[in-house]
Amino acid sequence: MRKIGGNTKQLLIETASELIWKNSYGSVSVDDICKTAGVKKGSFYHFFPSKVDLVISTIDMYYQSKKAVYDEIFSPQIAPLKRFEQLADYLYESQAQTKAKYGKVCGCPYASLGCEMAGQEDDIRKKLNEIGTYFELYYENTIRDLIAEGVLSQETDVKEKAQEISSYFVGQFTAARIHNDLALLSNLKPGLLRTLGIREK
Amino acid sequence: MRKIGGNTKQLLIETASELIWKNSYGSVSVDDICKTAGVKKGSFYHFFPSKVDLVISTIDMYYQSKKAVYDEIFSPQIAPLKRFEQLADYLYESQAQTKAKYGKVCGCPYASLGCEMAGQEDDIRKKLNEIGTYFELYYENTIRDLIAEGVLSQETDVKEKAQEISSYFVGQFTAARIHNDLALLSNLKPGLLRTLGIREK
DNA sequence: AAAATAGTTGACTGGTCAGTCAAATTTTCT
DNA sequence: AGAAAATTTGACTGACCAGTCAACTATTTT
Repeated sequence: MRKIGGNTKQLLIETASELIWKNSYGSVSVDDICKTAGVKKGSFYHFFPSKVDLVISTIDMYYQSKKAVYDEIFSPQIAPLKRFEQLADYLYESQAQTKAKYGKVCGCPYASLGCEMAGQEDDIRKKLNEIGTYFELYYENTIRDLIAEGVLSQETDVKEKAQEISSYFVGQFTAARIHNDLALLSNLKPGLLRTLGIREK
Repeated sequence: MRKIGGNTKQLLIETASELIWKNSYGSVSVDDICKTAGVKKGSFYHFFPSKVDLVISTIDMYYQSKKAVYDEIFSPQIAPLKRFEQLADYLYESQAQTKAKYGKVCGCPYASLGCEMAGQEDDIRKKLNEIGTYFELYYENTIRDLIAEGVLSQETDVKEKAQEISSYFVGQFTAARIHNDLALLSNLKPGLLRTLGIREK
């Protein structure tokens, strides 16, 4: 049974990402990951010094894939408000696809993992914090454009507002995961505008 | 070594509640709970058929204790907007005390547990959903009063708005847990008013 | 006081956990 | 081709996991 290229490491990252997102860090063992990926445990520990290291790699990989999407959604070519609307659409669509694929609403992997591990593994917590701030940069950038356009007040605290948007998504995604109900995400767009502080029509 | 009354069951519930809230379901073993409570494992299984059952009991107990607080905060004697303001103050204070006690921001135990277990233990997920709707009844009731007062529009979707408030708290608390930063909760009041759809002064 | 019930104890099970290791195999470099 | 490096394998470890059990003790009921 041959592997194409050196894809074992990548395969382990993807398998772990999927299993842990659907279930949880604590409920997925290294053996589970290896068995699902069709990789022997010795190989696992050839590539990763520990389970925690593997998880940190999955966080990085997930970030890289989302970064590409965000770069497109938040292109300066697009009107700032439109960027947020695109984001809301994308996030809903993304959850719908995940539900179709895995059979349940999985929510935000960062929030789920962060919530579970915040009290135990500070390295994971810090990593997630770091990546959280990277996403908030898109929001900050766009909020500044909205201020320049006069849509938002000059006094807006940009960083704080960006954090609020981030928290807004976390809350919606977490609720959707716990309720296992996609319908909870159907009003993401007006909710986002309200969080931004923009009057609904 | 005598125990006052039949408090072993209660002691196990309280110990589990604390350990799991600080850490996570997956990282706390039945042995951990027993050792911390100073109770033998045989006694544990005399009172609870399984670890999952114990956790469901902790959810119930936590709910009962919060229900008493909510009944007071949401007394119909108090002006509806004031009720929400009291709630925001209480929630912040509550997190501050927990941080002082446990050394870290612990967030919402329902959200953390729900997020972790949603993909694995449907009984826990359902229980948390059920209790979530009980809390939302307070919000619905108050939103109706706000509509009657003319503060909110007649067209407000009461149930939906109550869910949004619930999600708002979940988002804020989850972010605060992951960042381990109480400061993220310092603007709960204006955020809550904005979520309600009430103009900030 | 005897019987029934409730609570406690500690030793036990079989399975699973994260992680190790030395030997074998494959790939890459020279 | 041959040496060196990277990868794969499977058997192994010892700790820990949730849960069991029969014997023991304390409390309540009759």
